[in-house]
Amino acid sequence: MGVTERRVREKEQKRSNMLDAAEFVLLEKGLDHLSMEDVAEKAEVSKGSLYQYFQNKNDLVLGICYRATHLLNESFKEVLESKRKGLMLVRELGERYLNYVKDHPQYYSSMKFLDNLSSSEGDSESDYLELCTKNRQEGFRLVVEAIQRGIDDGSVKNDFPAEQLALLFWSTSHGVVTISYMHQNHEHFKLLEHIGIQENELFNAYMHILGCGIAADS
Amino acid sequence: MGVTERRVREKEQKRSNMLDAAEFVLLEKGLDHLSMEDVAEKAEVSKGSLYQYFQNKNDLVLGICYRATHLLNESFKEVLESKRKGLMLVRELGERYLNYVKDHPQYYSSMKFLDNLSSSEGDSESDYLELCTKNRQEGFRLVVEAIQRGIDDGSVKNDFPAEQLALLFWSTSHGVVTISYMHQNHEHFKLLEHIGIQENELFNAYMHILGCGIAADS
DNA sequence: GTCATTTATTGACCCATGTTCATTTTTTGG
DNA sequence: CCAAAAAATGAACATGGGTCAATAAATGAC
Repeated sequence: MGVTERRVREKEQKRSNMLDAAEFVLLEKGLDHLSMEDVAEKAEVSKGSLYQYFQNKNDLVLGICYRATHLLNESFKEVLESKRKGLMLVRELGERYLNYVKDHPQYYSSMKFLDNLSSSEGDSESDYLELCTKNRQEGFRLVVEAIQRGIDDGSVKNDFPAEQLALLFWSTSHGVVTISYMHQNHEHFKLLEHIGIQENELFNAYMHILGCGIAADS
Repeated sequence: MGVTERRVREKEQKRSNMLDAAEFVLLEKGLDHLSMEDVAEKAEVSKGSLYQYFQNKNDLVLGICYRATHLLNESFKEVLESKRKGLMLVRELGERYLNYVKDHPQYYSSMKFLDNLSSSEGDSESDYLELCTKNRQEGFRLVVEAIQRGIDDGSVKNDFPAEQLALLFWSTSHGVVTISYMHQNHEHFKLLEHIGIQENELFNAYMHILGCGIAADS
């Protein structure tokens, strides 16, 4: 009989509801002030119930991070469906990343949380950890693919392996996006105003500089 | 009489001892597991005494961050004493930043802490906050100076204002350094191994790409 | 040297929050 | 309808940041 299947479905539904609640609280209060009690209240369940669906608070946040990385990857995959030049795809990936952070700051903060999970393994037991890592790798792979296509179609220079260029793009865009995030979400971050530069100008300058660096000599 | 002066000196000495202890614990246990009790024990004072010298835990960490930013700035200033071409200075700044993170991971983590201090102002009352921000601005100013000298001596192209290029260098190097930090401090970060690239290769590739982007056409 | 006053130190205590678990409630299959 | 299994609950516990009344130490006037 299909009871088991239904129970599994219901369980996933409840887990999803809890993640919705957690996302809401994360967006409202930020990562430092996200409490299990608040999440439980928002999800209209008891605090104890959360622990039937998530191993601990880390696991809950990584549950959000799993959604976060998945969504970003989906966005990246859309880009790769295009037939444009690889260099254009790379630019588009960067643009997507930037918009993603703007549209889903709570997702981005969950990804920062993942990044900050250091070697403390014993206490951050989480099933989602592996899934998040997998998604990250997949995301990186998509960047590699874009660059490889650029190398293949001649729009990206070929004096570095695609993976190295991808890593460079990955890390530098991470830096730029971090600045953008701080600009939007940190009250006291006034660097952009101080310089008198708009976010999109920053991004355009970044892509221009990077473009000069990785574009094939035409 | 000099009693007051001596007391001020002693007070600073004790504060410094506490910061030493905090640095030690930070290095040993990481930011998430840094507890006031551990710091107190290491400093051989009571927990209550810490609160006579620091307003709260944030303040203590920002105390470390103040040292951290100051040290980095001193390193940067050394670079700017050189008479080499601006573009070389920029590269040297990046190299210093990278080595700094390798040599002082606890300082870098305190700087990450500063970066993650969001809009929660009410609870993160800290005298050190302003000092850290000042140091940050000073550090950025030093980057601007290096780039400006590059523009002036013709080694850096002049189609962007020095501040914009500095911001780009600042943010992208931040990203690269973050990767390097994770590589060294996060057990499960295997990206570099996965790609088969050494840290210094990553940095060299970064400077090469960035160099291509910001160097003046020769 | 004594002592009142100021200053510094202490650790017991409070409280917020993550986590657990015995109990209760609900669901299931017969 | 009932016994067994599963799920939900919230009281209770553990940890760690922060407080404060009590204590100790230092100071300077006499």
